[in-house]
Amino acid sequence: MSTTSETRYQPQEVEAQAQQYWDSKQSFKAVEDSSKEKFYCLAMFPYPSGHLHMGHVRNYLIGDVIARFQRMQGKNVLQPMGWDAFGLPAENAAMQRKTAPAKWTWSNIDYMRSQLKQLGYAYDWSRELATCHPDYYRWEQWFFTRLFEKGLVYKKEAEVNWDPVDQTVLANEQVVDGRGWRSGALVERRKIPQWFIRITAYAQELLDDLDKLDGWPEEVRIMQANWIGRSEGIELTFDVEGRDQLSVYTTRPDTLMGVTYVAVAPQHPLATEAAASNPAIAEFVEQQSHIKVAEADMATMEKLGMDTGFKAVHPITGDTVPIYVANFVLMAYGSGAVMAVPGHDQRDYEFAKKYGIDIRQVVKPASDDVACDLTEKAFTEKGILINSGKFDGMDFDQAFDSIESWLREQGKGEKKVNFRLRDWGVSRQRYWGSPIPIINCSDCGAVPVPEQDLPVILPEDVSFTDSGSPIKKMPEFYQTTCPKCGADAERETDTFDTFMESSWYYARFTSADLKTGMLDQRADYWLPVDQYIGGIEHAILHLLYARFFHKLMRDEGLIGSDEPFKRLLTQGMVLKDGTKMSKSKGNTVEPAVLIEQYGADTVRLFTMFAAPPNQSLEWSDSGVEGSARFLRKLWRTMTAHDSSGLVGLAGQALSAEQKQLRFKTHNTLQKVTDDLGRRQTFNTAIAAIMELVNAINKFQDDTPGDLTPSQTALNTSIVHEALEVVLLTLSPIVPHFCHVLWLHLGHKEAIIECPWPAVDESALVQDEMQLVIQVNGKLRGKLNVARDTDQKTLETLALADANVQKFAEGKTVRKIIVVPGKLINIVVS
RNA sequence: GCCCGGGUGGCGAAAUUGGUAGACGCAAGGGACUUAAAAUCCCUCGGGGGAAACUCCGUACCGGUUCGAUUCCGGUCCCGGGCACCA
Repeated sequence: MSTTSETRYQPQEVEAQAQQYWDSKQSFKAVEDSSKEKFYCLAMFPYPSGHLHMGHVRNYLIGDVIARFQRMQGKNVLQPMGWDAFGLPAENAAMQRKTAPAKWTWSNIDYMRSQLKQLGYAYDWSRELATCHPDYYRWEQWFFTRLFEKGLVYKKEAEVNWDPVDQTVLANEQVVDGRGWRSGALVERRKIPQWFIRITAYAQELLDDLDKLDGWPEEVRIMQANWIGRSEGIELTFDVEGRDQLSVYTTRPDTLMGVTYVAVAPQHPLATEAAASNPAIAEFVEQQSHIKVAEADMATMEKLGMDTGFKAVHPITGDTVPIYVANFVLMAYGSGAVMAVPGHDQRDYEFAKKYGIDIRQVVKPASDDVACDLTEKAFTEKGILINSGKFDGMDFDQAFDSIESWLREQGKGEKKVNFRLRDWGVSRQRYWGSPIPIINCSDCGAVPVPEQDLPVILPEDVSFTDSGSPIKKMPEFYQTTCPKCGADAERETDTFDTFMESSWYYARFTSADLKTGMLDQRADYWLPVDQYIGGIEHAILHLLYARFFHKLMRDEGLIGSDEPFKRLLTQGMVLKDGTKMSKSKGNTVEPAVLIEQYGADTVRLFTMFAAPPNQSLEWSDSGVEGSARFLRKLWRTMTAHDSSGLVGLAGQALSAEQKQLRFKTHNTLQKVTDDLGRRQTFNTAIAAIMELVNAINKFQDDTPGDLTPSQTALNTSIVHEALEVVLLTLSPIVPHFCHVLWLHLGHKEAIIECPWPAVDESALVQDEMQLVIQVNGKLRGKLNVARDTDQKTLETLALADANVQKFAEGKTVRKIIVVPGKLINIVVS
């Protein structure tokens, strides 16, 4: 089949045709097949907030291009989609619109699903899941009860932001400048009992296994390692006159002799006791309770403290030092108390200056050229001990060991590995989440809901107001009996942190229809995910929780692998006019409007072309126009091409121009293969294909009109080869466009079934090469020479260059550096 | 405050392992076609000097290493992400 008549590019028709074909063939349904290499490609599932935004479009495009590329590499590809459907926005929408969170969520899902379908993503929709469905969260509840039995979960008091007017717990996001975002009331920290999962029991493994993740960006691994924050130090005790001992942890025991005070958190028992008898301290502690529960707020506020009047006894000297209550000490971290060494810690230094506390130098620089002036600032580097009695003269390592063994012999301390990582608090005092499957019995305590009683279904027909979770006011929900003793008991009315759902959805996609368990053997066929894609904002929390959950599932015998995500691509934000697209800034772009105007393929092309995937993308309306122009132009070239009477290219004697086009074709193919596979720089792949299209058009424009039929057939065949490479390499990016044009080029088989083309190495052989000539590293000339020219000849030719002689005149040639295939640098002086 | 990124023409970007800075695209200017518009095609396009050949400067800023630095090292400034209850 062939044609010589051009047709106009009509994206709506083209996209309908391609999508109908894929639907009718169920092209993207993934079936486990042990004879094929699998590829599991996953982009972070969306929160169904209402409609897709460009960040979603970009995220899923990156995944789709990778999935389609891997399919062409012969892999058995799974690419699923689902909904991270529990969360705070549904509750806010429920209040604003007076609809139940469930109803709002499900209608958002319906709309967003239709948007995804318009964009032509190659999803296996048969595996779709939504985390708010009982079929999903029942297994999360079941898993939590398994962890309960293993002692990996526990309940303890932890602080939340409390809005005293609305009588609700607020998320950090809902606290603005220390006040509730609706009520405007000053928030209070309040302690309530909450469930925790022991992620700290896996801290070392989570840290160690980062080394295995060589498919992850280095910065994400570094961020996770710093977050886990392993340190080696000493835990030691200070006696307190007439009170319990204080335990503190330090990574700098070498500075122990420089301790001039001890500081405790405002929530520490000693602070509470001091406040009871001292109104000024009571007021200070009260003030500190209005700071929201966020580290950033703690760390940026002014460092304040007060002397409690209690004295701590230095474990070595026996001297007493004051105990301060200080707002920079975190109760949740370690013991809620720290030893302070103003001479060698900058924060302690500033605090000591402010409150007139002694500053004592006990470490001096190891060499004279390091500055150390304690009247200016603390000396925080490691050095040599002074003013430290028998430890004088020791370096850090010697002092660490000597002080550790001294303390250990006295029973006052020992070496300890510490992690910054804290256990994962999973209780939320909210409605729109999975109920925590625990029953509280006055006799038996916390009892997990037995498996046969799961799931604990969240009532969906509720009226939602701003005064807290409706299920906390529904006796029909929380009144029950104890599974152990049968007495009247109450369910937990807290729900899970939504990070719970997003920590294992990737695994559930492999067994999405399973009614009898969380996962089955299909999990080990597909897992781990080969390529995971999502925003860099998830670099720590989501990705760390998912890694942790994977190890928990492994230890439950559900899966065999250690890590969930083999390769990770962190996507940049979509910006317009230099800032993040958002409704409040009014700079959003509606995917639906764009698709209607240009078609999905133009949106796909521009989005992938405008920036590399890990960088932020600046949206540009005229850039979209340019992508549409490229597709129109290419459509014309393709439809004008006559693919009848093609001849084989093997063994043909080709002209220089013909060789050049074949070189460009196969050179482009080689580059695009590398860009899409190894480098994942889709923007440069598209640029290279554009160059090839330009070369094809130029080749055709330059072809003389008076050719013999056999010359014409040869030219047409070379162009045809190039056009096929263009369509095949472009097909993961603009799949509808390529689907229709591929048939137009005379193929019976759909392009979606075609393998990735192979590079013809013989087309890449060139006889000549261009070298750059430099004098002292500056470009002074160029040289066209045969590929096999030897170094001596190259040097001679370079020195003979007129411009080189001009710059070398009156100077001596010191050295000639030849970089094979690249340049010749002549060093003169 | 702490941890992690980023900064290159008018704009989005490219330069893959230290080797030709600005590929590809957008915008702009000039021209062709057209009664006109749209569409399309051709040319120019970092700054200074020069008729041109060519040359000097230029990758946030300051300094260093190197024959050679957008790339490596030290410091500074600005922008972005995260900081455990936004997802």
